Amino acid sequence: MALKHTILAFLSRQPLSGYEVAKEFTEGFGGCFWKASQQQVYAELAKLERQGCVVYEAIPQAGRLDKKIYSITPSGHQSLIDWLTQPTEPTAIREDLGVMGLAGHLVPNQVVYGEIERRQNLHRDMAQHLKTMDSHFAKHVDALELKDLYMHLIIRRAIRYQEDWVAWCDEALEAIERVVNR
Amino acid sequence: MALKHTILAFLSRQPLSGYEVAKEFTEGFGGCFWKASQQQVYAELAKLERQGCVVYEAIPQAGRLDKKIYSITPSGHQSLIDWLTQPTEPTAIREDLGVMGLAGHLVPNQVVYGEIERRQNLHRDMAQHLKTMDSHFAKHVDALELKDLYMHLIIRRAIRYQEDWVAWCDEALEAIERVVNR
DNA sequence: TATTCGTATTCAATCTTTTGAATACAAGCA
DNA sequence: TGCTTGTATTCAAAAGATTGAATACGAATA
Repeated sequence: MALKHTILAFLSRQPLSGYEVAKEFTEGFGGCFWKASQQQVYAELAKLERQGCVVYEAIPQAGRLDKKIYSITPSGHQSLIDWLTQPTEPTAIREDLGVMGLAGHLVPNQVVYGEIERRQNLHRDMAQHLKTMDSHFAKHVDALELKDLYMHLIIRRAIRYQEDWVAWCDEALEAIERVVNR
Repeated sequence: MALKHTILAFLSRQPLSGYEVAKEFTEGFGGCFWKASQQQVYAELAKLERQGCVVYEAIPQAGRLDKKIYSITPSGHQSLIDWLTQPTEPTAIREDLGVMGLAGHLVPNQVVYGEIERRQNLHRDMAQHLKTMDSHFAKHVDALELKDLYMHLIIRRAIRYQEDWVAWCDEALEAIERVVNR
């Protein structure tokens, strides 16, 4: 249920169009910890508007639908603060690869091994991409103000997550090799 | 979409009732990598039955609804193998705490700090619980057959995940302290 | 004896997310 | 000129997940 509050958090920084909010998830910082499609963002913004958490200014576009620039309202701001004050729940893990743990022996071990190798490369790339995003903050960590430190820490969380995957893949690949060459 | 295949994977090991499958998620091994409510499990089993992936034997219960013991069919088995042969996609991260990265400065830093401490304890407990689950395998890792090694590796994935959270919390708490006491 | 816990299944409503599509123009490229 | 890319919004259907409840009995506990 953090979609609502993630969007509010974006709008608490600056007014944005639906298109721009959606881009935050797919290209920007939001993707570090939440995922949402463009349609989801537009639907959520409309809902937020009905709830009085945001308002928009319609900018007429030549020959097409108005562009809507959304801003957070005091009520939306309060809703965000209330939410931030509540305890969070750890996200439930849902990981497709886990099925291998139960049934991996039903396919040749090369399939399992190859899949782990493939995943390792994906996670390595994602870690690299996140590090690039973080480089601006990472350069002068000790001089960051709290606002930027929080940002940095969340990107760090995402980097660690990806790097931990990479390390686990190493561990798993080695273990499988040892058993297969036994 | 792994719910279907996780259930098939359980049934590939032994026939189970809906109740028992649900318990695998809440108490057993399934919870390491997937989450499903009891209602979801019952609904999915009914769907799987309609698809011909499982069959059940109804065991009459004194005065109440029949107990249904589900078994995997050859078609369900094939569907599981087909799925295992496909590449997996890394699960999208969806983490409530991430909103703190965007808007944590809107609440007192003690709120952020306290929440990270709270989460650290939760993840520490979860890591401990998983280690207990794994202890049986961990004792003789080098003697495990492939089937059990896969199981062990997936539990290890979950342990690492929780431990990485604990470590990140340390990192974050320290960094916040440094900034606050500056 | 009353209450709670564990076993066991089902239904209904709602919320969240995904998938797929339609519309439309400006700008850059081939 | 035709094609793709980026900007920008909206609708609709389906799938997946959550929340809340009802039913029912045996066994253990208080």
